[in-house]
Amino acid sequence: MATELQDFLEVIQQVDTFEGFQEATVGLRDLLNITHVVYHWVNSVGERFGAGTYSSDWVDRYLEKDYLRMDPVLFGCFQRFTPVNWKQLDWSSKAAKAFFRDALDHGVGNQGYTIPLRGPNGQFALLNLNHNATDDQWERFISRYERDLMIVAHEFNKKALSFDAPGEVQSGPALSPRETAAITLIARGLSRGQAAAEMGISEHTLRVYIESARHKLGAMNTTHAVARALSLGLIIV
Amino acid sequence: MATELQDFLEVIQQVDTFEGFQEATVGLRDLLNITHVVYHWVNSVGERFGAGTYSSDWVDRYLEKDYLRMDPVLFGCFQRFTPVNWKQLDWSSKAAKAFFRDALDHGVGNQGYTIPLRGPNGQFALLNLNHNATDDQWERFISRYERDLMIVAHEFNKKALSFDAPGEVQSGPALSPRETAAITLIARGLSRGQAAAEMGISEHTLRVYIESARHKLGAMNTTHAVARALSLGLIIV
DNA sequence: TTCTGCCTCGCCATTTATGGGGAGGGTGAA
DNA sequence: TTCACCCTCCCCATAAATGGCGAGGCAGAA
Repeated sequence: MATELQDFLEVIQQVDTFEGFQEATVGLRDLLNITHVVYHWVNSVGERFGAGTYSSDWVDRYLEKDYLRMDPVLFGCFQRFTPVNWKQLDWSSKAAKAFFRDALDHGVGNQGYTIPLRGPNGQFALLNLNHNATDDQWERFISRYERDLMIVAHEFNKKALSFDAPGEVQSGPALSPRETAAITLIARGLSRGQAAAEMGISEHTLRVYIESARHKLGAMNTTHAVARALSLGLIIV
Repeated sequence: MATELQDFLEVIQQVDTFEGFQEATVGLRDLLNITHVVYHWVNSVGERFGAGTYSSDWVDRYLEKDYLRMDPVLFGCFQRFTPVNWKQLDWSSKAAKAFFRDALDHGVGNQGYTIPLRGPNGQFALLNLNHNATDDQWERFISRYERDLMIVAHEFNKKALSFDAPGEVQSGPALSPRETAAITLIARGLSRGQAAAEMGISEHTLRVYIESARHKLGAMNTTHAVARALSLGLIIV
């Protein structure tokens, strides 16, 4: 087991260009001896990237049909933090069933396992494993590899992040304590008047903080500023 | 190594009550033979919980001094997704130095390693390891255990999540596609008019979506709704 | 079938936020 | 010391959001 993990990690360590992700998924697929491996991530700017072994037919169709908006795997993983066996997801809707059938028709295996990963600044990534197998076989596969795959997924994500944000921590524009406090209260739903009262200052002063924070964050309005502050991890609601 | 990991996991598996986290951190500390182990998490409602081996003196002082608002460890981890050696953090500010000195005075070791974990619904957790050691010793400790600790952290978080959200996926109030789209555009800084134009509907219709989403999210105003939707992972900006 | 939820649109009045302008005192860094 | 940044307060006019009223059509679930 430990030996295998080493093999997996070697494949990932070799990724040194953006295109390398593709090769890494192929390498991982061959090592695991399964049908498909796909790594998919959304960076801090909301751009989506994918690298994997799905046929280009399927990728094209996926994009064309805008499956991103209803894929139960994506949707399910967005709501959880634990890896998920596709069988556990909600495939009950008509659209989901049609999607699954369409996927099978394009060479996607009937079993899947996905590890969701989250980072700061809204980074969100998925490592998808896909195979044709019975439920039992797939369960055995998962219980054998789940630990290793967790590590693998993290290493993948580390690589992705190193391309995405070379500085690792760009930390964005720091807000002053009062600005942070003000934005936090606003994010909690208080009106400016309430927030000012809460902070024991005049509403005008509070306004100055919000405006100042807004400018630092490059936001068009207060709501945008709150969204950015949240996404950047500058505040916690 | 594999044996040790089994030991670690056994400690965590035994957690069956809320209070069990405390014992688990003690168990983990003893197995790793270090000074402190602390698990800290913020649940979906923004409540904070901690379990660990820090002295109650230090915990009290930490809360009393409101160190939460400036702790470089917390702040640093909020910005990254990779585990972090405390030495890499920014301790340059006066407040940070004072905090560090205060921590040492309360029995906190000079070296630390923290694994940040994120989940859906704004869940955010930290597994802190702390010890008295030289930089070299600590580096060796980290490189020896980092893989295992990643797994351990995930198992911890899985437990925490099972207490936090017994249903595993409460998924919150689902927004309709149009509501999601509307909230997303608003979160990106568009005004209602702009967002409506973007979606090709009347401003009034867009307002209905926002209002509807606001009610579903239990938010007091649009900004609050955006903050909640973001925290719940219902939208990505 | 009935009912619920979703999508679409309109008007009204009121509250709230925004975008400018100004001012003074504090603290820490160069 | 000077400069920059932070904290605090005020006024004014306009733009925008909110709350509540109404309406119809269309789909899927009970």
